[in-house]
Amino acid sequence: MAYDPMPIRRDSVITQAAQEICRLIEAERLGPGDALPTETRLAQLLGVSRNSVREALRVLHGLGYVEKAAGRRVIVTAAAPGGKGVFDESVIVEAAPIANDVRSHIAQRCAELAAARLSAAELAAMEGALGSLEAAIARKDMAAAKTAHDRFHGLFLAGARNPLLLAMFNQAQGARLSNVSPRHNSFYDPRHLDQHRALLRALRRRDGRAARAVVRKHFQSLGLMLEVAARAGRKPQSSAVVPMTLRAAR
Amino acid sequence: MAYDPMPIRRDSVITQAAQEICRLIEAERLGPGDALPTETRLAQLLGVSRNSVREALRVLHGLGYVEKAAGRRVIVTAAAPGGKGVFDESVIVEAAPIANDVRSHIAQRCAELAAARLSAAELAAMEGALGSLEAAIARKDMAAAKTAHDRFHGLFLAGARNPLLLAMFNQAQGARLSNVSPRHNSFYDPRHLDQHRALLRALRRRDGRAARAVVRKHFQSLGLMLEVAARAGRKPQSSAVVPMTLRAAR
DNA sequence: GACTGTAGGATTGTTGAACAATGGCCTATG
DNA sequence: CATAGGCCATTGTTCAACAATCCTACAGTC
Repeated sequence: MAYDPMPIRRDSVITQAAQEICRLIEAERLGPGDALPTETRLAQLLGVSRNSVREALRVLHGLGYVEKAAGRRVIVTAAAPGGKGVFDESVIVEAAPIANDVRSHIAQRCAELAAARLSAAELAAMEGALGSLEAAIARKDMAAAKTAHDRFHGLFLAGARNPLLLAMFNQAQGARLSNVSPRHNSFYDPRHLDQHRALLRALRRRDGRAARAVVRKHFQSLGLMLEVAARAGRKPQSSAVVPMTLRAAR
Repeated sequence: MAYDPMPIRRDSVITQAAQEICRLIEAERLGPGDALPTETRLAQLLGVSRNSVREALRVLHGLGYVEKAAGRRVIVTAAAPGGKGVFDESVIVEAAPIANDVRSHIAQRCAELAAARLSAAELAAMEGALGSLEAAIARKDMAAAKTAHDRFHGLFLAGARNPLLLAMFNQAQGARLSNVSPRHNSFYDPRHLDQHRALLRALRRRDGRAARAVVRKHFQSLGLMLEVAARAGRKPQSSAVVPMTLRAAR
């Protein structure tokens, strides 16, 4: 069978509904304090089930666009995200350097906290993750490298024992509303690996200042790579998205 | 009827389920790459419907803790947020200064972008919001002041035309997973109001640098207030939460 | 007249079951 | 051995019903 020449990546109903509700907010000029249509009405408008509307609203709630309370209509808390599709490429490129700064800031604080709080077992686990990362790189197993890398980072951030910081970091990590997920795939950069090792050493010494410094440097070099990529005009992997259109009420 | 001496603030089923799943991740020592139990199984374990589990998973997805894909099990992406209940007070207090820095950073960038991109109509709307804010303060109408204040901030951030920055800002604004929502209620601080006016002036002049400077100062003073509050030991409003316990499989 | 409590409607919260869509694995087939 | 197809597990989506909650209006009481 011939390959589908245009493998349309259809966003899930919920994602589309969330974007559509954003557009509705903007189209109706709804601002902070204004109420959205009822869930039932939204379901009719978007032509999806009420459960899907609810999940979409939960996404928007997580993003901080709306406020929910039992028995009351859903309230808009922040201005609607602009007219150009909620999450298109230019938006991501523009936010990337800021996101990097934000991640750096949070990670630095996590470094201080983790230096004081990581248990011996967790440090050992990080050591192990670093080992598998090296091994994976040696045999050029990208998938394993990514897993090991994620595990190391996860242990590090979790070591701060602050889920709020973790959530903020994750949020800045990428737009999870949409299907595009820019991955820099920089696991095999040797400097990168050295920095990880330096971080682990500092954490073992319980030296928060040193750990913080390592993290700062790490994100500086990441930011540099980001700039280079942006200058080269290389865009993150794109996905063709089929827009959902508003349907008339039934 | 006598007042209920202990007005228990019961978190929604979904919120509890989300927390419970976090605890499960930690208890089972699940790390990046590991799969969660199936939705049906989770529903059995937590004693809630599968729809509720799905909404909970969507929250966790929004927070960046798990990854979802049709047909495949839900995958853990980040380490589980620590053992001390997912969102307790100390966590929030600890993250507050960082969150303030993060907000400041993002808002500064938004200031530059908004200075270039705000339309005359939007500037006029901001002017209007500022006017109603003053009026509300004058007649000490807290609710109206909050609405006007939110509207001003919303218009400002939306003026940057970058929903990603907006989402990151909102995320850092507070923990929306839990019911606690620290409000600083500093609308009526005169310095605060002056800063808002200065910001609007800078935006009108399309002076990105000046707008940025105003925003930086604004968040500096906010951070100071935060420190004072923390030193005074004043905690954000707390809510008694009834924990949900894991139930045996049926 | 001001306050209070109560009834009612509107809206969100939660559930259960059913079916569709997707992905992965295994097997038959060339 | 490669591969095409079929099965099964799992997530995606819908529907309909009922519970819980909030707001408002109205009546009653002091």
